[in-house]
Amino acid sequence: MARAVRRSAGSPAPRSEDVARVAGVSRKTVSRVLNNEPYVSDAVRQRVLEAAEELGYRLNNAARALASGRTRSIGVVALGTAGYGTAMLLVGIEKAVRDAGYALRMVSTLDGEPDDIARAVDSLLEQGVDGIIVSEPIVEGEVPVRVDVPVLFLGAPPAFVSARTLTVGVGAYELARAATDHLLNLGHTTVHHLAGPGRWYASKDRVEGWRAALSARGAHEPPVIEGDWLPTSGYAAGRELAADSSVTAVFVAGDDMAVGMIHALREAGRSVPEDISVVGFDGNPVFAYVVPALTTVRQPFDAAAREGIRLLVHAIEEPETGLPPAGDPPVELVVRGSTAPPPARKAPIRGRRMASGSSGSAHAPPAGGGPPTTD
Amino acid sequence: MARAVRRSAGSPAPRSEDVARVAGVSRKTVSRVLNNEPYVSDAVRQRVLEAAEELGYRLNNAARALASGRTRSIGVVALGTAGYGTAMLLVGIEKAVRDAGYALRMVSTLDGEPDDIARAVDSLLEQGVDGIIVSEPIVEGEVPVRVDVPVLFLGAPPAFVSARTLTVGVGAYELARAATDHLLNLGHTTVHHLAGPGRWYASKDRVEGWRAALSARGAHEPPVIEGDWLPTSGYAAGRELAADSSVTAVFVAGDDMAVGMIHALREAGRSVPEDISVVGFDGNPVFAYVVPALTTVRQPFDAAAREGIRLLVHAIEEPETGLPPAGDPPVELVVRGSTAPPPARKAPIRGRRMASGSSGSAHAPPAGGGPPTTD
DNA sequence: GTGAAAGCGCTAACAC
DNA sequence: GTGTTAGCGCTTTCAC
Repeated sequence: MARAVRRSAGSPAPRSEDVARVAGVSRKTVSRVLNNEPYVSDAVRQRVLEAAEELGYRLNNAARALASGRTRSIGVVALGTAGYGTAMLLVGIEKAVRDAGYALRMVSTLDGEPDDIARAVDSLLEQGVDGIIVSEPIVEGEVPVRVDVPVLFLGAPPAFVSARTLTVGVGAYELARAATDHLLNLGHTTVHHLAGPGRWYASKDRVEGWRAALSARGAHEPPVIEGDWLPTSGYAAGRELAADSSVTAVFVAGDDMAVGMIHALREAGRSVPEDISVVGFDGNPVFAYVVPALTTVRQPFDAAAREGIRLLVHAIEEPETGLPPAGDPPVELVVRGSTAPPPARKAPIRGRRMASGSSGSAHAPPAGGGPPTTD
Repeated sequence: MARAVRRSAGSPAPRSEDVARVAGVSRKTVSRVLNNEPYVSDAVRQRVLEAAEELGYRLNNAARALASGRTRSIGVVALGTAGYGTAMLLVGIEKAVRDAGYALRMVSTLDGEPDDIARAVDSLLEQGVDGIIVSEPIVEGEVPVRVDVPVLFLGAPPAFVSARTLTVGVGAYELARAATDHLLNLGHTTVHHLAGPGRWYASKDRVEGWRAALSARGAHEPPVIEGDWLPTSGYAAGRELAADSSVTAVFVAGDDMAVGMIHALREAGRSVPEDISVVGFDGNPVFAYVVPALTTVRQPFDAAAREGIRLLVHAIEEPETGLPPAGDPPVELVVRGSTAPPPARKAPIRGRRMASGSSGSAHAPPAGGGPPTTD
């Protein structure tokens, strides 16, 4: 398909009327065929398709949208921070949107303040979209905008005054909990936490998962340290933590920060994982190749995107129906070399245990020796 | 702005006619004001703006596009590979597009085969775009599609039968050359190269830059090894190279692969940078925190995106005018710990030298000791 | 400076 | 199964 390079550059683009004339049918019949509507005989359908191909006809979406009131496109408000996670999510969203038969319009916003999000949503609405997906917003406070289309919040509670908002989690709470449990299961008496910026929902979920794991064991809860997702802030936090000899385990809210932290820890003479264990968050495969290979939890980007779009499309196409139930994505803990039992006492006999529902890949302890666990 | 949350959810969206009535003018005048056209008195302009605000009026872009023939949006064909580089470029493109007053439509394609690109371009054209930007396509062969709008190829030669194609490089050739020169300047007699997949233009440019640096010195050119951008392929190539005792320097076409390679090298008992130096490509800041910190070249993502969009928008808005000249983005070499003089003989006295036009940050040799060079 | 009329290319509702 | 008639909400052209 798309091989018909017929008409010369100068002539105006063919319209459905031209196709109708060539096929010897009415405009409406062309429309029926192009929209896969029933009640068209196969013979006519065939003729129309051939005529369209021959003319190099391409549907005019602006006209279609104007006439039908539907744009067949979905808008995404993405955060400008170009991390591994954000990128993976965006790609997942694009694919899910395309598979659902919609086009993607994208607006990114650096800051994610309510006003920024409002501006982004507004511009999407003006372009024309049938639904909006707001990806991991940093919100506090209500977003001041009027919306008539369904809006999906991915990884955050809704922040709109709208009858048609949806939410899909990205499993951050469960993942944070699994990461912390992993450390506790190794025998650490408590786990420190380097979080993302406090105003991000993505941070909050992880803090809560960590906190829940701690309190379920009655473990002492150390103060949260706050980073900014960048490796530099992990490095800074690592210097701080290295000075506290009671620290034996840290759950870090992002792989990049975790790598920065490990660097600072080792530089300060604390070895990882022998003295201090570190677990990251994201699942970037490259960190299987650093020393020590990073133990982390893998975010289910694709699953979250697919589920979110499924809900959103449902809300667009069948607003009346109740939403079908959603299955939770699996929690995946990837155990590599940056975690071990604490130095003082041995790990409990039962050894390593995966978090509930996990399918993590176990891996013989620390650095060097054999191809790393990459998957 | 966007604070006007007036009309109740049920009522139909206001049209320009409603605004005209409230402001006491004609529809055309409303259109003039909204499009910033001249010949409207300030008083009237003000009245119209107020009426629009009061009604919570939002322009209908489909209608505008249908009437004017322009959509005010630009489509991007992105590669589905969610690497650091791709993500950075995409974010840069989005911002540049928005700053130019256009909206972004995105289609990603996993494979980048000519047919995939054709399909992607076709779907963009159907949605309606005033211009298209194809980001680092993997092309060989001509893309079979008819296009009427300007198309910009970012980081690749044009692959279209179209009168209006543009190209903007991403500086890969120069960067590859600078990376290789850095190694040669350190005293290595030759430099091996781990490339990306042979069919990608992004790979070819880098191979050529490396080759040029080598031949400018009359250095022997070892066979190119081919990876797939993923760290695993760097690891595999590293195992191969480790077996060859003559290898002292490698230029790797991506940071992730470089990290994989270093891991394999060290695992095989070859130390980096003492035995073998490795330079990456991309400039992901997190690799300042691995051991050894990765020497790399930084891609000018934002500059390339801005320049590309500038050209594209110019081609859209003033098709007749000759294109304004483009300034080349600076070549940035980031010297960190993974490169050093070769083991056998000492480096030339003049020491390290930056590549032409570079602004790389020098950094005292290998691992551990002081915060890494991150910028 | 401002307005009236026409029409962009498609789909909706209904007739046949 | 298929065709006819009306718009969708804006910009254009040209008159005033």
